[in-house]
Amino acid sequence: MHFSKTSEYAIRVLSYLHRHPTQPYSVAFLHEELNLPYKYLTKLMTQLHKKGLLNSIRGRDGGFTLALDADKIFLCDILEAIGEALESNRCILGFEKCDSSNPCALHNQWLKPKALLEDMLKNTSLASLHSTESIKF
Amino acid sequence: MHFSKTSEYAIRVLSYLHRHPTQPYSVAFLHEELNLPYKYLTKLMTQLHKKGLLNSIRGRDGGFTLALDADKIFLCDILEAIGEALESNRCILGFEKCDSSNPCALHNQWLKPKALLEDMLKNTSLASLHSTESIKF
DNA sequence: ATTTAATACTACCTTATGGTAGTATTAAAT
DNA sequence: ATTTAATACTACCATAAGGTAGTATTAAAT
Ligand code: SF4
Ligand code: SF4
Repeated sequence: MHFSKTSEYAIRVLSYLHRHPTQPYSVAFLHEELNLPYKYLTKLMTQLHKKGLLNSIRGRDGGFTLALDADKIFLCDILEAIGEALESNRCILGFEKCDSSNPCALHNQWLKPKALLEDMLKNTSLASLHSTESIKF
Repeated sequence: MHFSKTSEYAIRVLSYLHRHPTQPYSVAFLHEELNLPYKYLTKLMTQLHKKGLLNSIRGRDGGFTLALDADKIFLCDILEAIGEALESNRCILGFEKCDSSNPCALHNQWLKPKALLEDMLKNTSLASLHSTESIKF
C-alpha cells in the first residue's frame, strides 16, 4: 500500500509551481529546489505537459507553468495524467470476475477505507494543498 | 495505490488453508485450486513457514497447515511476514524529515483514510475473512 | 531398499519502474 | 548571426518485483 515515486514527484512539483503560478520554472531549478532527479523530472514534466496539466515554454528563459487553475486540478487528475488512475472496480485480491451480490469479507472491510481514499483523491485540489502555507517543498 | 501481487497471493492461500485447518495441502494442489504460479507459490509458502505462519510437512503426503489460530492471524501479520509492513510514519510525499507540528495539507487529508486502512489491516483476521462462506477461492 | 511425492534451495529469466546519457530543437539575448 | 539556456526526443542502464528451471532433501508407502 503506497504511492509510486512518480506520483510523489508529480504532486510535489505541481504543488511547488502553484506557489508562483505565473512565473515559469525550469527543470534545472526545480531539480535543485525539490531535490528530484533532473532527467527523470524532465520526462515527467513533458508528460504532464502532454496531458494538459502544464504549459511549456521552450527556449531560453523558458520553463513550465500550471495550465489550469490550481483549484481545478485534483490529486486524481495528477494520478491519471501519469497513468496511475485508481481502478475502482478492481478486486483487491486480484480476481478477474466476482459475483458482487455475494462479496467476500475482505471486500466489505475494504469498502470504507477505499471510499475515504477516493474521496481524498477526488476532492483534494492543488490549491487546497497549499492552504496551510507550510514551507516544505 | 494497490496491494502487491505477493500480498494478494498470501491472503488468498492462507484464507484457503483456513477452510480445512487440520489437513495439509501441497503447493501443487493449491496451485491448481487457486490458479497461482506453482514455483512462485513454493517460494512464498517457504517464506511464510519461516516467519512462523505455516507448519510445513516435508516428504510424501506433506504440505502446509496454518501454524496459528485463524482468528489470531491478522492481515497486518501477513503483510509483515512478506516484508510489506505498513510504515505508518513514512511521509506520503517521500520526505525524510518533516516538522509534524506544521504538517502540509496533504498530510491532513491522508489522516483519515490511513487510519481506516490501518484499522482494516490490524483488525481483519483470517477467520473473519471467511465468515460469509463465499466460495471464491 | 526403492519408489514416490512432497518441501527446500540455488540460480537464473522477465517485466515494470525508476533513472541516466547524449543529442536535437527552440527561442531569447547579445 | 551567434551564443546561450531552455524543452523534447531517443536510447540505454539499474533496481526491484514477479516468475521459472533444475536439483537436493525429506519421509511415507510399498
Ligand atoms: S468481493 Fe472479494 S473476490 Fe469479489 S471483488 Fe471484492 S475482494 Fe474481490
Ligand atoms: S506533513 Fe506533509 S511533508 Fe510532512 S510527513 Fe506528512 S505528508 Fe509528508
